[in-house]
Amino acid sequence: MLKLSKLTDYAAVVMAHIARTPDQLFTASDIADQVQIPKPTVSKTLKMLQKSGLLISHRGAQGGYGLARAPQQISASDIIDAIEGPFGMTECSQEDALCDLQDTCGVSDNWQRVSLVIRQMLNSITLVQLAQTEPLQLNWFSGGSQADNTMAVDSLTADASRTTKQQIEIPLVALSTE
Amino acid sequence: MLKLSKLTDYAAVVMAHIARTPDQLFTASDIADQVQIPKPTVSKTLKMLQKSGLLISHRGAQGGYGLARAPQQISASDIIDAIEGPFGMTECSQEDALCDLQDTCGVSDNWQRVSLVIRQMLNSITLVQLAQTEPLQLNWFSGGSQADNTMAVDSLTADASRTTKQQIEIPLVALSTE
DNA sequence: TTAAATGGGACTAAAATGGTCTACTATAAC
DNA sequence: GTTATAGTAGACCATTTTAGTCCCATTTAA
Repeated sequence: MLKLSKLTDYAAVVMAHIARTPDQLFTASDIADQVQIPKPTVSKTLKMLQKSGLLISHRGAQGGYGLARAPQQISASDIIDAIEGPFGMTECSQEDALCDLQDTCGVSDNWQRVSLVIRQMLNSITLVQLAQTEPLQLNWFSGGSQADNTMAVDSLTADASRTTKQQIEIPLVALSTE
Repeated sequence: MLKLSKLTDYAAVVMAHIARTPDQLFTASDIADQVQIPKPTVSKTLKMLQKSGLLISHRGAQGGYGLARAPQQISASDIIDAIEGPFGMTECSQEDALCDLQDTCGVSDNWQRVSLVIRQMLNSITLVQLAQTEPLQLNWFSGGSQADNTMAVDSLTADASRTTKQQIEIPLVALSTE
């Protein structure tokens, strides 16, 4: 369902937690306590984030993890990539190799375009925004003048049968677990 | 990796194939031959698409599958939903239930916003567009006047440290398999 | 030297995924 | 009516992925 894995979800939570107090080191135990995720799992997540360069680590007593760069410089896609590896909507969205369906498929180029739009969007969302507790405002339009708590989405299609420039109201919704 | 499942990928290929000759019935075998996917798998995919109302079926001799409605009325997200079920970036993006991390998470609302933007985008892409062999033009701006083969992406962030309204060139890339 | 941390894996259990198959039902054509 | 054609339903299995845990080595401050 185009879903993020749980680990990625955790990673976002962890990163947001750290980002709210940058310039401070957190141990895996600290974070585990504070975000209520089992420590081994938090630890695993932190290691992955460190490996991909989003966090720096200090070993030994008084060690811990901290942001490797300013939270404005870290994007949602950075976090996703760190846990899930390179992004792509389909097998063929990755950049190399070839697919046996190449000749008969006929949709791959278009998936790639879609994929890139999504990537670009995720790329433009910073950790600062993710960490915000006030609702994130996504100004889809350049000169957006929407009310708070809403998001406007410019229709992608040039197809006349669909309304363009539609705006949708996005209410806050409750959290859920599987 | 925010990837579509293979079956969804197949579904898109199959739907696109049918959409190129609407008003015609295709048997599972026909399609399997033409798109080079094993018949049992094609069959399974077709059944799912039928169940969710995107295809109609006629049983018996001379039977087959056809589009349930005009290809302009079928969106990318319809196809994804048909195979993968309701969409959501995280567990909590679904609309019901509650998550134990609710208190400490602090990012869920924002993921939901992101998720909805993506959904909206997929919703605005029609089967007609997916089936096009000429490069799909995604006009991110309302008054888009980009050159062919490119896509412009309006940056989502209001964060001054990132350039807004950036445009990216998206080249055609080769297909790949895992 | 010791206690507090991370680093790097291995490991397992559970779930999802992809793919196939079989038996059944509907229908058109003869 | 019989027959061949085609969809329907769902079981089934192998493989992969995911989530989660654990162990032991290494680093470092006190």
